Amino acid sequence: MSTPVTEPANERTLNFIEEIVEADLASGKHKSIITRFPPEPNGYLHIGHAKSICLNFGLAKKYGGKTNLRFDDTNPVKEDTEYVDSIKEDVQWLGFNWANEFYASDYFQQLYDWAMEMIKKGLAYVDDQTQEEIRLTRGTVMNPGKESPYRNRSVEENVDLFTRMKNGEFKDGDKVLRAKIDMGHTNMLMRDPILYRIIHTDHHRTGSTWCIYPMYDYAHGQCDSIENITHSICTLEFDVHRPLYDWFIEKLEIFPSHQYEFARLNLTYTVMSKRKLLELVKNNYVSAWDDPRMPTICGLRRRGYTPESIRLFAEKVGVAKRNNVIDLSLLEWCVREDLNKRANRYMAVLNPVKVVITNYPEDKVEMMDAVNNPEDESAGKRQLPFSREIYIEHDDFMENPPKKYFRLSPGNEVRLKYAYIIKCEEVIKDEPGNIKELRCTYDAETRSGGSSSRSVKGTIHWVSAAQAVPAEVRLFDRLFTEAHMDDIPEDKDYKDYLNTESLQLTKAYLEPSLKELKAGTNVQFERLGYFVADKDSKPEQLVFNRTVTLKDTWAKIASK
RNA sequence: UGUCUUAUGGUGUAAUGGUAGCACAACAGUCUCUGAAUCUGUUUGUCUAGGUUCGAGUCCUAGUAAGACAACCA
Repeated sequence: MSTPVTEPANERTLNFIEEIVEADLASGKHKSIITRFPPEPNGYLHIGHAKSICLNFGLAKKYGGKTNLRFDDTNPVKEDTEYVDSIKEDVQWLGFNWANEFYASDYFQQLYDWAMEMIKKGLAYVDDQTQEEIRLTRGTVMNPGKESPYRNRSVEENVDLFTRMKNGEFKDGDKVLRAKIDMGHTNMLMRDPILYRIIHTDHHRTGSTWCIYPMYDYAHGQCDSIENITHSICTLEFDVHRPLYDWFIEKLEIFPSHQYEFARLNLTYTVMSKRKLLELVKNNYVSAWDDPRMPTICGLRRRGYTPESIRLFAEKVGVAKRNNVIDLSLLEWCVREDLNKRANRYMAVLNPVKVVITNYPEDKVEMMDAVNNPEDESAGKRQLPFSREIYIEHDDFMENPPKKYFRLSPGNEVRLKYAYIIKCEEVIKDEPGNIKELRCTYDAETRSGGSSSRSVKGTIHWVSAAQAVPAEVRLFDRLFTEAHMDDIPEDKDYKDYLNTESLQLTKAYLEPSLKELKAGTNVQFERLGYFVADKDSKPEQLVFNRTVTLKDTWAKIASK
């Protein structure tokens, strides 16, 4: 269903992770590579995850390796099957196939056995302190922590206690298993990190089998190791976790997976925090996870973004370790770039003004040839009805035009795309002075495709009034009105900056051939932008979402 | 005030001791029956101060700035 994206012609430069991989392959450190995409199933994937997906899967694809999809489901309180399903759907939609579908919970028994091994090696202990006590005795980034009074329990006692933890003899919070490292370590994560906590909550996959659950740090590296992940790629904020990641692997003497960090994606006008996105959904600030304003993969999909455009975007933003904020215009460029080659052109009028062509016969209807896609000849042609009364875009007429206005104005001529050149002879207004109708004449010699050599500066789109199909469109804009979350003042609620108006439906008139368009089909409304037929669209009520506008240089000229 | 990470045009990203390049944005021009796209061109950059070197964006030292870390989240 998806054609290959416009891959960059020459790929001379490698990102730093590709360089590492090439070096590892060249030195024989690894014969082939295995990567993994490890989402926690506690929310929907967004454009930031797309970058990670493209990196992990793209890397394996490029170097002939494979990629696992692994759900990091170590916290039953936050996770749900709903999210598992959506994540799988989104990864596939983006165009990637995983070698294996794994779950951290698949490894609970192995992780437990390893924990026992750690205890027996004297590297882990059961701590009875309360959460509060543990927090207080951890110290601060500036000051070392204090050792737990339970730190030096005997191996036998620890084995007994941990076994009983597993058997459900204790309540949530009564005890935890901790690694015995160094309470004075400059890295807070090395100050006897918690390995297991007691949670008497059913897990979406393991049910009530377990009441102790491993923490991220104890689980992640080992899961990578079990799967022989050669390059474990995560975002920058995990770099302080790497010493711990390595510590477990070293102490357990298991496959040495290695973690590499890259900068996560930030986009202007966009919120990328899963927590905040969840809040937007739960509080109904947006209609759902796939609200077309959402930066989620499913939101972008409903908005008409293509997998190719998102992959192209991931390619363009690059991979580095520097914190970044990408301009939304780059994403929009990627969408236009892709859609420009594949979306058929149609005519639609969003804000109509009626035009009566006074010298055109009353009952005549001509069928005009229209090219579906000038970028793609195989897209073919269609026929458009033309008649005496048409609608044109309100913006395409100005009573008192500025100097460089090329479109319709009194006494001026303009080309109706695929039809005739018309001249505005008269403006008819209602009582308050609003333009009601334009009376024009047409030049019968100038029919599109004919022999006339006359040319005018402006070309506008139109639909025949009698045959026009009414529809509704959503003219989405960006999710936030400010350039970035960071630009929203501290004392303001970010929800006040949400674009809510753009969700509203606007009436439109479409050319008749759009009547049967299937939901999810990308089209370009001539001169208006790229649109997509929404999933709610029905033959009796057509609904379109605007994917992205065409670059509107006229608006810039006009605003000068 | 600790540890770690980072610092190249407006925004991203290359240059691995040897001509600072590419993309987006911006601007100008060219085409065009889409003021789009295409095509051409222009503007704008190595955080600071020292040092090593024939030569430093790159290596060293110091400073500055930004980010991360003190959940029984991931």
